[in-house]
Amino acid sequence: MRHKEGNKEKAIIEAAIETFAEDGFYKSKIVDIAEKANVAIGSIYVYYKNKDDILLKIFDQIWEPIYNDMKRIASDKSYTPTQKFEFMLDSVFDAFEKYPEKAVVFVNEQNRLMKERPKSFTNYYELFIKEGEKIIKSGIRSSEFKNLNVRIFRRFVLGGLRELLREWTKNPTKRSLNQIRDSVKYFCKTGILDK
Amino acid sequence: MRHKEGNKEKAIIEAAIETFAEDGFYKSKIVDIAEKANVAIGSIYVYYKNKDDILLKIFDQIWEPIYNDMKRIASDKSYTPTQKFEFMLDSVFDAFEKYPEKAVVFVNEQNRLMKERPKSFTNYYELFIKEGEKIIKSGIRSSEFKNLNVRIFRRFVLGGLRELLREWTKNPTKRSLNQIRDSVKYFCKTGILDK
DNA sequence: TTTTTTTGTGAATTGATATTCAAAAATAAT
DNA sequence: ATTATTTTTGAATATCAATTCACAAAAAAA
Repeated sequence: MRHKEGNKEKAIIEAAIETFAEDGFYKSKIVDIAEKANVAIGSIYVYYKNKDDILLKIFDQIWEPIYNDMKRIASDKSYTPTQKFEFMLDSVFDAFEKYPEKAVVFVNEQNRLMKERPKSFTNYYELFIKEGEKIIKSGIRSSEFKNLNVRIFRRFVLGGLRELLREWTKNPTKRSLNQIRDSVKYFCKTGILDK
Repeated sequence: MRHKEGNKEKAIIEAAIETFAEDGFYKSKIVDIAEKANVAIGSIYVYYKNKDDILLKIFDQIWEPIYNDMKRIASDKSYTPTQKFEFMLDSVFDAFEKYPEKAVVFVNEQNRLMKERPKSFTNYYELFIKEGEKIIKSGIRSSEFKNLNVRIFRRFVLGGLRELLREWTKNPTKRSLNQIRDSVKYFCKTGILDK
């Protein structure tokens, strides 16, 4: 039986991440992805059903590790809800810091894709959200947090995060991301009013 | 000289708002917009340069009235910074409450468009942002607000707002929007911690 | 070595849809 | 009524790019 020469599957998805980040999904051409990955156009269709399928696999790659982090954090009894909340933010920031192109794809493509293909979109994202909400609820139960509307709060925070990541990807340095991270934590915890 | 029969220009942009909201910009077909507006395909190209041009004009329509509101609010000396901040949020919420399809176009298309066509994107948005930042800065100067990073704060808040509007557009009732509005104001002012 | 199976290729096909433009229709001017 | 001007039309054109597939090359099996 013939062995695969090199790892074309990986080369393709990495080329796709770069290309989607650069040009956006709709303007990205399969030809360009093939060139960047050093494979023939046809090879792409050996490893992926179609262009959409590549994007869906990218989102699996984005959210699976973050969800795994979350599970670990959420189940650790030695953390307070506030600490868990901060670690949750850290796990998102850390993931995107390592691979800014994934952050670009996330901020630009996730919403459209979730709307267009709700069935096929990665489950790991939904699971991540669930764990996040659990953390907030436990903080409310223990009176560490205010009794705010959890769904509204988590959407607001994730939306804000996404927007900041979007800005960050234009100049993705470690320093600027840390500044964003600290500001978000501080603001979420204490709000805007000075008292 | 022949007079225009009816207002095709307006019919076209309104049909386009509906269509873009429903299908997203890339999947929207000029043919469908023409049908919805009850005009021939060719007429669209009489009033607009191309498909992109329609979208750009929609964003003018979205941000001009909001910016005008903002100017009025920002220059009114009888409001405190906190009041101005709340009125600023109200002006965004009110605008989209009146025309939810515009909210859909805003949440789905603005970022991509600003990235792809930064030169042609409506100036009113940038002006709106500037007025908003001025309000925050004046609150910091008067020690009513904490000394937070203004750019990070305004991105976070606008990102959060957009995400909540996105959710709201799935079921755009007055009641649910008011709930979001109150939650956002409360959260922005005082944060998550219960003390 | 020969055969079989798996993997890789890219020119050709297919489908889609934005845009054009020559002609027609509607109105105004003479 | 005739001509001139403006507005409208939609079939035809042009462009673009995703996907296919018949074939080739490489490796494994016989």
